[in-house]
Parts: sequence; structure tokens; C-alpha cells
Amino acid sequence: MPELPEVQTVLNGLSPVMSGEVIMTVMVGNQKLRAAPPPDFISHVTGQKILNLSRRGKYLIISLENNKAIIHHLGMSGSFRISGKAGDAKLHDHLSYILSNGKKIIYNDPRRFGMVYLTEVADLEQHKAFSNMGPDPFSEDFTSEMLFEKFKSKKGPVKTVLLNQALVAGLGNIYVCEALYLAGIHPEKVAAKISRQKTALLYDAILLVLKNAIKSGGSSLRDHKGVDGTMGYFQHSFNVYGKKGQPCGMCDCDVEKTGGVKMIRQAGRSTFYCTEKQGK
DNA sequence: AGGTAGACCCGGCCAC
DNA sequence: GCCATCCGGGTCTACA
Repeated sequence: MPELPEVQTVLNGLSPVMSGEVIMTVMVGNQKLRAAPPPDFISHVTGQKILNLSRRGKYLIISLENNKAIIHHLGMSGSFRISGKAGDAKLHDHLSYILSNGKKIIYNDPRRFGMVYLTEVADLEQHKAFSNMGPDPFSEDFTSEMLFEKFKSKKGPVKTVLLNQALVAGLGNIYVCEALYLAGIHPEKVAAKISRQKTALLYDAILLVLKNAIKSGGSSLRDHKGVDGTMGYFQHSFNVYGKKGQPCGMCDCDVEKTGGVKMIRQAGRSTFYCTEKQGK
């Protein structure tokens, strides 16, 4: 599920419940995740006070008083839920934290693509999850000019280039499609050939679509939910994603003639775009 | 060296 | 209604 807005939604829900609490008990399931918690995970985490939660790209970071940091990635289908009562286990629960305030925080992940790491807070930037990661879209390091400079050396299609987390962190298949639509850029356009002016439009579009999606609590297609079970609703604001053959969000063209939103395949992923507004 | 399939895993959805 | 097939919000690895 989770691209930046979904992870931010999870963070916003977990942070007030977890920050400042002590982790009393940790339970680790035996089913394998993409990266399962390391063997010493329970001993390093149990009894520790949680200092704060943060997000970097699509990763969630839980900082502990002993200077360790838990790194969570939700993969394709991971979600957290907060439970107050016992005996509420669900299929595909992989990890749970019981806190000093009595709350139980449960990580569930049907497709098991999620990742859990433990590292020193001081070594976070060097950790393999972040060592090669580009700036967060909301950080000062991400600018229109920086994006333009990075594009210069990229001969691949802009859609694929934007999915590379080393360029900018947090974008996934949905929000790349939506941002390209807002900027009026064809997804197959070679990144290096995009003008400075168009890059500026794209930069604004990326920030706009991410901000609006966060406001909506993310996009709930299948698995994404807030930690209290509420669904995100940004999927209702999609202009092109998943709308093959339908009119695009701001459609003013003759869908009978154009065939509506077009779906193509790029680097093994589905891409949606409007031939009228993004060309060809 | 950058770019692209393939692998990982399960559930949902669509065609019978 | 039941079974088969394909598809996928993400990343890592291997390959050309």
C-alpha cells in the first residue's frame, strides 16, 4: 500500500499513542517477513522508553531511550492497528508491542513484504535503508533545481526515474502517475529531456499531490487503513490512477474519441495517463 | 553503469 | 458458487 502519504498517516496515528511510553512486551510471530526482526530484537527493545516516531521516505522510525532505532517498512500490504483488548489476533499479525499505557500496537502484513530493522540512532544515515536514499520531498534539500539537475543524467522514462528512491524518497506508482498528470508530462518522456520550466511544474505537482493525499489520510485501495481502522479517501481524488478507459479527473475531452485514460506498462508496472493532457 | 525483468508472498478480482 | 488465472501500493538481486 504504502507510499509517503500512507506512511505519514500511520505515523500521525501512532505517534501520540506511542511517544513517551515504555515498551513492556514485544511479541514476534514466526512467519517470515522480507526482513524479519533480528534475533536480539526483543532483548534490545523490551523495557525501553520510546522517545519519538519519525518518517523518512516510506520508512517509519521509532527512536528508543537506549539510542536504538526500530525501522519499519510496510512493504506492499503492511498496516498497524491499535488495540486495547486481548484476544484480538488476526491472520498475518507479525509483531506487536504492548505499551505502558496498556495499548497494544500490532503490525499486520498479508503479503509479508514488510521489513523490520534495528540499528543505532547515530548510525541511521549509514543504514542500508537510508544510505542511498534521496531527500524527503518535504525537506529543504528537495528543490525544483535539484530535480532538474538530477534529471540531466537520466535517460530513462520520467515515470521510472521518479520511482527510484535514490532521487527523491517516498513516491510510488500511484503518486508518480498523479503528479505527472498534474504537470502535463507524458510518463514515457525521457527525464533528461524535460525542460527547467516543466520540471518546476512537476516539482509543484509532486508536493501538491502528496500534501493533498496526506490531508485525506492517504489512499485506501486494499490494505491501507489508519491505525484506528479509518480508511483514507484520497483514492476518490485520483485523476488517472486505476481509471483506464474512463475520463480523467479534469476531463474536458471527448472520451468517445480518445478512449479515456490510457494504461501502459513501464518497467513492469502499470502507468496511467491522459493522452489529451500529457500527449500522444 | 544504468535500466529492466524476476523474485518475494498473499488476497482480491474476473472469467468460467 | 467454485476454481483458475492474473494482478499488485515496494524493493532487492541478477543480468545484459
